[in-house]
Amino acid sequence: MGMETQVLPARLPADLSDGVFPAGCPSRTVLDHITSKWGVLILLSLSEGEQRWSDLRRRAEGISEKMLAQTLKTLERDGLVLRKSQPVIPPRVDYSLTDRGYELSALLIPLVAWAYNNADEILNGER
Amino acid sequence: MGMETQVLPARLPADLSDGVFPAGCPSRTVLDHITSKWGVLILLSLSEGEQRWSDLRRRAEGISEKMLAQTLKTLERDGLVLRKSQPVIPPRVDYSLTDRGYELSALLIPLVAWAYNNADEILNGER
DNA sequence: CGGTATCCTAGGAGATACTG
DNA sequence: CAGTATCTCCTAGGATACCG
Repeated sequence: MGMETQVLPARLPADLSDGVFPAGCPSRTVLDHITSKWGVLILLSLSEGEQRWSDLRRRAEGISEKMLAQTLKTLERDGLVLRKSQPVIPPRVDYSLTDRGYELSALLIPLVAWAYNNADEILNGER
Repeated sequence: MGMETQVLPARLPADLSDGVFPAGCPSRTVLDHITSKWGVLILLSLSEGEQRWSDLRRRAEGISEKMLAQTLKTLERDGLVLRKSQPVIPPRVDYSLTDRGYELSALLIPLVAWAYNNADEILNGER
């Protein structure tokens, strides 16, 4: 895990290839979670390793406490993020990716890298 | 293009690896476009080939006309979708992906496939 | 430090009606 | 067929204050 590369499918699953996917499809919900504005940034940030609340707040620049809490809860419920709380004073809580979270982040990284590399051309209309 | 697979980076660009990315970063805007609820579905649908307005309306089940128009305009402005309008009656307009759009859809497909394959486990909390 | 609770509002998004 | 135009509703999300 880490430096190696991945081989990925270039087509959709067969059952999706005709109608994209239906309105009530559970994958829509999941897709909404993992492509949410802050969800992507949190997952990406955690792909670099375990981090604390305040780390995440700083790294996902611009996020509010409310959105950080909400996003982390959703990702935790989805089994993508692991929360480890230590009963010390001052409190210490560490967040990290689960195995499933790592799997996902590996798919997100190329996407974010692409957005990063193409952002200027896209927004400035360069060819 | 089509059936072959892709090799993708497993890490972020070096300049992103410390702080995710800054609040005003253009890539945030691009990321918002391409990970938008309907944007993903439209790009995915068009990855199957050229389609008309009414095709897209049907395939991205649940989308309103307003959102379809808005999403298509954004994607067109971003140089991801090509709009070909024929001055006939009744009007005929075909939408397709640009090269850049195809590039992007190739990154989106694994993500959507993953969401599809993991949706039930994620939402029902199965291990 | 690591969060809740509360209030508030811009704009995301649906429904309906109309048009070249 | 392929869209606009309006109206309205609603919630994602920011600001602020407070708590164990």
